[in-house]
Order: sequence, then structure tokens, then C-alpha cells
Amino acid sequence: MSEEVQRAPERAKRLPRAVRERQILDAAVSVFSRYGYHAASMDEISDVAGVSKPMIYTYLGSKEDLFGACIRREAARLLEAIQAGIQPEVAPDMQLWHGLRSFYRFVAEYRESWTVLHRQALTVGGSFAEEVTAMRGRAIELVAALVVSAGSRKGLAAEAERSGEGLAAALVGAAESLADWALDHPDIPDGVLASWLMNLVWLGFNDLVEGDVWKPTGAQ
Amino acid sequence: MSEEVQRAPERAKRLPRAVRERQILDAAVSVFSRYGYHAASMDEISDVAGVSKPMIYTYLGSKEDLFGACIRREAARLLEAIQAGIQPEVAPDMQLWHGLRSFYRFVAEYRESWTVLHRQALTVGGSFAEEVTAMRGRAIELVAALVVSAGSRKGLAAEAERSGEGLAAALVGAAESLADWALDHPDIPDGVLASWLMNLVWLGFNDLVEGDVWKPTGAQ
Amino acid sequence: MSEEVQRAPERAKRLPRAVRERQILDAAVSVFSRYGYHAASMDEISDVAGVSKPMIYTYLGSKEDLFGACIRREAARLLEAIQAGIQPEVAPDMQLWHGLRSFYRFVAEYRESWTVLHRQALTVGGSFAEEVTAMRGRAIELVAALVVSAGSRKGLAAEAERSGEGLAAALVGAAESLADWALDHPDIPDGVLASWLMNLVWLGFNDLVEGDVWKPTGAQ
Amino acid sequence: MSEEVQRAPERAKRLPRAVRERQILDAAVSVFSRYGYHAASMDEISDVAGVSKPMIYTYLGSKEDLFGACIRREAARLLEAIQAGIQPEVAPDMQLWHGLRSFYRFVAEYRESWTVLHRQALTVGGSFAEEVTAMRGRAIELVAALVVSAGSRKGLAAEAERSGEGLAAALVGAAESLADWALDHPDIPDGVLASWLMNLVWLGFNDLVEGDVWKPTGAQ
DNA sequence: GATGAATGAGCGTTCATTCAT
DNA sequence: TATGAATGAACGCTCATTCAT
Repeated sequence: MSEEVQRAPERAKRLPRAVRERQILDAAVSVFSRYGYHAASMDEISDVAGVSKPMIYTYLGSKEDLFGACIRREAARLLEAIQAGIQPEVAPDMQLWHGLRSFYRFVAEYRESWTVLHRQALTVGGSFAEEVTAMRGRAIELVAALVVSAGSRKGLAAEAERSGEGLAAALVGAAESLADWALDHPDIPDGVLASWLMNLVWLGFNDLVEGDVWKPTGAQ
Repeated sequence: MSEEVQRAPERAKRLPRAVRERQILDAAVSVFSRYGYHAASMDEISDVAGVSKPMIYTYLGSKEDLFGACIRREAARLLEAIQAGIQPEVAPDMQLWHGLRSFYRFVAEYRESWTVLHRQALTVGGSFAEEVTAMRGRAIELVAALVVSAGSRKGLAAEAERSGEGLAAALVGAAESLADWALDHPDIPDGVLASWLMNLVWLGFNDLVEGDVWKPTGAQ
Repeated sequence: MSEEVQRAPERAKRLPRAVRERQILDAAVSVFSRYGYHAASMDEISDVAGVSKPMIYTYLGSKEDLFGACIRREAARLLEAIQAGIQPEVAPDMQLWHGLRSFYRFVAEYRESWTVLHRQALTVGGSFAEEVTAMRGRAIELVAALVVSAGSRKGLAAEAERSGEGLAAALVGAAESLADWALDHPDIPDGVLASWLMNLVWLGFNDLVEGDVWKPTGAQ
Repeated sequence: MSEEVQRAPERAKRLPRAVRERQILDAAVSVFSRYGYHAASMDEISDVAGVSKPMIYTYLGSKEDLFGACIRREAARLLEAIQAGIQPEVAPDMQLWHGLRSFYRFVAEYRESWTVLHRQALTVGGSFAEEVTAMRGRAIELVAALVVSAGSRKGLAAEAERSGEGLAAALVGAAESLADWALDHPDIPDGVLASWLMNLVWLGFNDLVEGDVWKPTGAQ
């Protein structure tokens, strides 16, 4: 409601270390997500956290360390949220759908976490991009596995097999892009977003599996 | 006399303004794409451009102005490249396919342009993200129009209509993500990349248009 | 119960103040001697001492106070060591020799003490340099007295009288410099070092006392 | 006369690089000599130099680089001053005497140079101490060579030979210490200071060379 | 037209020092 | 008694930007 930056309660004193660390990480995620790694300043983070700068260095280390801690915490949160939404006993398509719903629920609820992971982590040199990319890779593999587990029941078509990795990358990109789009359309329920994507994933792949590929027609 | 390779002395010789501006923009795109907006330094840009710093300020204005000029020039290049590849007289699916091919050809040939547009422009606060997002929006609309122009011949299903904009966003994201993936797999020809995506776009949409939607089964 | 080496728990157990002060001073001397006054950090001192930082401030005061306490304690130790080595009943030259031996023995055994006094105390602004310089002055006077006590038996030559204080300063510097040199040559016994210096002091002074001075020859 | 720190003329503008570098080095030597390496601040150096801080970094590099440049410049100055004072055609003792006179003249005229070299350079970790120590080593060798060139005419006694390096270190220390002492006694002419030291060097060594050594008497 | 010279402002980081328990 | 928690103040360094030539 307030149009000011949300600040931690005024000068609470002598809190245990774990609490302070959480405050700092919360503030850091917020500031990093708003400005990006380079434009964010430790001064602002400490202001938002309601903590002096030396505390940050004592508890979380350098700016780079702090950013890394943010990335790791938010990545863990995201993965946890997705896994919590999946019920392993249902059919693969329903697993995928539930996973997507959890994903869109998470993105809607923790926009800042999502922004840090999706936008900011990739522009910082060093190992952060790699870490996030690796996580993305795991997501791609997971999607591919689920899809294939359905496709294998029918005998996966040669075409689908060849394009597998690339298509998975495309699909993960589609899911992310839809997440960004959904941030500007908060009225669309996560179930619907997930269904849209399922239609792409499921129908498109099913067609492929059945050998029903699109091919360019005519010259060139 | 000189024992060096014979070469016009680099000490800039009154080049016309347009040439200088191109030098500077080329250098800026290269440096921005490598380090991102904030981590890039005007010093390095002027070094790479072979031009003194005041020159940059005289011709292109502030760092932010310079970045904006880069974004606009590269965006125009990209759009131009795509439009040059499209033949308006062919069928919509072939138009889309040719557009995608041109897109992947451009990304492969001008990685730096693509990086600046796709990765760096979105992390800078201010109007850049909006500009690029707007361009993305135009791309989304264009894709949607092509798809719909095919769909409308069959009577676009209600489902497809409702999910249109969101799905388009997803598809653009898929195309971008596949572009990134393709940067690490330069051996895949652009025609193949475009075909992969067409299979997603066309088959998926066709299914939708025919009312063949995926739906969650069971409770919840 | 514990699987560690049995050892009184380091978690300090109400040790008497004097013991704590000694721990702290020992650590401080060690750290100051290694890094110098400014580069030494209270954190490292408290770590080495195995004592919390507030303890240091409670017992020894500020960093400057602490350094002063180090200087004074080590200076007292050095003087004490030298005086303990001197036998007042023997001839002046033997007194000087014994004093020097004790000095070199001390330097070899307590390098850190010597480093703090000789190297670090002089570069800190304020009163420390003066204190150490004053101590040095007392040493100079003592040497001069011993030398003169021998010389006076022969009637001190006018030249020696005039140059007395300066030459004493030079001799103390020679002794100190030889001490530094000896730190890199630990195999030379202190008696030998002392003898080398005696040859400079005694023979040189004796010559002077006997009026056998060196004089520039020729023009200028 | 003024009791304020001497400042460079107010904001002289657009000077050539070489001039600025000299201004900066002058200021740096002055500030480093007063406070030592660690306590000196780049802000104060830039104030005293009448130059902004970025200039220092542009022209001379980091604080450590700057300190190194000071050390090297002043060391070169000192060596140059000494060598300029030596006349190679005169007798060895006169060469030594002239060298010492030049040394004391230099110390009196450029106290700050001397302070930086003698006191401050040794307390900074890294290669500075080694550099200065190496220079000191060359001085020691030079003194030893001159002394020996006289001694060899008489056949250098075994004792002198054995104690050679140590005694040389002692003598250099004596010269340095006398230099410090002379800073507080500016009325003593450099010729006199040099003579005092000659008496130590020449007479002491001559005695040694003639086998006239001091030896401890009695027990222990 | 073109640039070497110059800086204000700010950032990441550290350190001596003090509360509250 | 003893300390974990906390910070004000400063420092080294860099960068976008401009002026004088």
C-alpha cells in the first residue's frame, strides 16, 4: 500500500545471527531484483535490511558472495516449491501440469525471487550464470524425460528424437516467457497458464511422436 | 622508413561524422554485449573504437544515450533482416518459417547484436527494457497474426482465441530460447531450427484450432 | 565422552586478570612485530590471544594504549636482561662486553620483542618513537660513560670529548645494525658478536683517546 | 615559516604529465615520510599535491605502486648524490670520506627522502624492504671494498677477514644512526660527521688489520 | 575536429570501538 | 567476568563526464 520502499522495523537490536542473515538476504534479493547486480549498492541493501554494512560483510561476505547466497537460496526455494507440487503417483502429463502450476504460483508470489534468478543471475560474469544455467538444464532434462515417458509408450518418432534437446530448450524458454507475461496479467490463474503450456508441449509432441511433422513446401 | 607494417597512421584523420558514429556504435555493441551495460566502461569503448572519449560524448551523448543508440540500431537490423527474409506472396506457414530462418541466421551471424538485445537490454532499468519489450510485443503480434490467418481459414477454436496472446508470448520465448541454445550448437542449420519451432507452433496450434485440447484429468 | 584430545575447554574460565593481561600482551607483541602497528588488527590480536575483543579494551585500553604497553614491557625486559648480565665489579671494558653479550642473547631469544622495539615503534607517530628514542638515549649515555670511564684514566683527548655524543649514537646504531644482521646468521655466538663490536668501540676510542685521529688530507 | 602544511599552488591547470607526476611524487614522499605507508592516506597525498585522486591512480597506479615509485626515485637520488661527491682519483680513505660527506649533506637537505628510505620502507611488507635492503647491501660491499683496499696493502689480518661482513653491517648502521642523530643537531657540518665516522672505520679497522684486537679477559 | 588532462561523486570494504546480555 | 552483536567513519579505488587546448 505504501509507495515507499518497505523497510525493516526500526533498529531492532541484538537479534540472533540467523535472523539477521535472513533479513539481509531478503533485502538483497529485493534490491538485486530491482537494479541488477552491478547497479545495486551495498548501502541500499543495508538500508533496506535495517542493518549496518559491516554486518553484511561479517555474515554474508562480499557483494559477490551475497549475490551467490541469494541465487542459491531462491533457486532452492523454487525447486522445493515445484517438487512440493508434484504427486509422483499420477500420470506423467498430470505431473508435468502440477509442476507447471507450482512454478507459476511461485513466480506470482515471489516475483523478486524469479526476477533475480531469471534476469539478473545471467548477466553477472563468473559462475552464477553457469549455476543458473545448470539448474535450467536440469529442468530441461526433467521436462524431456516426462514427455518422452509418454512418447515411449507409442514409440518415439525419429524426428522427435533428433530434435529432442533443442525442443526441450525451446519449451523451457516458452515456460519462462509465459511466466514473464503472466506477471503483467495477474488475473490468469496458474492452472490456466499451465494448461496453455501443456497444449504446446503435449499436443505438439504428440504430433511429432506420431510422425505428423510440419515440412517446408515448395522451393528453398 | 618505419620498420612497422605499413598502415595508415591510426591517429584519426578527420573522418566524416557518420563513419565515426558507426565505429563507435560497433565498439559499443561489442563491449556492451560482453560485459553488460553497467560493467562496460566508456574507457574501454573508446579504446575499442579507436576514438577519444570526448568524441563519443559529442557524437552519441551520455552512456545511456549510447546504449539506447545501440539497442535501436541492432533492433532495426534484426527486424530488417527478418523482413528481408519473408516473401509476402507465399503461404502463412512458409512466411513464418522464412522469418524464423532469417532470425536464426541473424543470431548466428551477429551474436553480439543478439546478446545486447536479448540479455543486456532487459537488465538495465529505465526505458530500455520497455523498448525491447515493445519490440518483442510487435513480434508476438506478428506471429499471432500469421497463426490466426491460417487458423481463421478453419474457424479458430474458442480455446485458441482465449489463449492467443499468452501462447504467442510463450512461442516467442521458445524462439529466443532456441536461439540461445543454437549459439552453443552452431552446426545445426537455421532451416532445421526453424522447422523444429514450426512443429511446435504449427502442430500445436493446429490441434488447438481443431478443438483438440489437452485437459487436466481427475480431481483438482 | 569427547572424541577430541582431552584438554581444558578453551572457553576461558575466569582466569585472574594478570594472566589475561599477559596472554593479551604476548599476542599483541607477536602480531605487532609481524605486521607493524597499523597493519595489525585488533581482531587478529584477540584471536591469537584467545580472548574476546571487549576483554582487550577492558584490560588494556585502546589500540594505542595496547601498543604502548607492549613497548614498555619489552623495553623493560630488554633493559633487565642487559643489566642482569653486567657485573659491576669488573673492569669497564668487560662490563661493556657482558652487556653486549646479554643484548645479543636477548635479541636472538626474543626476536619479536626486538622487532617491535627497533622497527615498529619508530614508525608510529606520537610518543612511541620518543619513548624508544629516550631509551636509546639512556643506552647511549651508558656506553659513553663506560668508554669515558676508561678514557678518563688516560686523560680523554679533546677530540674524543667533542665527538662523544655523536660517536655514541653511531656506536649504538652499529650495535643495533649488527643485531639485525645477526638475526640472519644465528650460528654466530653472542660472545663473538660482542667482540666484534668491542673492537670497533674499544680500539677506535682508544686511538681517539690517544689523539690518534684520522684527518682528511689534501684540498677541501 | 607557515605552520600549515605546504600546499601546491592553487589549482594550476592543464600541466603536462611529467610535471604532475613530479608534484605527486613530491607530495607522496612528504606524506609517507611523515606518517608511514599505512597511516598515509591517498586523500592527503592528493591534497598536498594539489591534484585530484584519480590523477594519482592514472599516472602512478595504486598506493603500493606510488610508494614504490617514491622509494625508487629517492634511492636513485641518494645514490646519485653520493656518487657525485666521490672523486675516483684520490686515495681510498678520501673517497670514503667524500662519500660520507655527500651522504650527510643529502640527509640534511632531503630529510623526507631519507626518512622514507630509512624508516618507512622497511616496515611495509612485500618487496620494498628487500629493495632497500639490497641497496643497503651494495653500500656495505662498497664500504668493505674501500676499507679492504687499504687493508690489503698491509695484509689483512685473519680476524678482520672473519668479521668482515658483520663489521660492515655494523658500520653502515653506525653511519645511518649518526645521520638520524645529526638531524637533531643541524649545526654540525657534514665534514665533521664524516670525520667522526672515519675515525671509527679507519682507526678501528687499521687496528684490526694490524692484529691489535680486543679480547675478553678473565673467566667466562 | 579531436584530445590529453582533470575531477566530483560514489562504491566495496575494513577496522577500532562499544553495547546489551 | 566475558562476549556475540553491532556500527560510524574512513580508506583505496573507479567511473562517467567535462574542460582547455
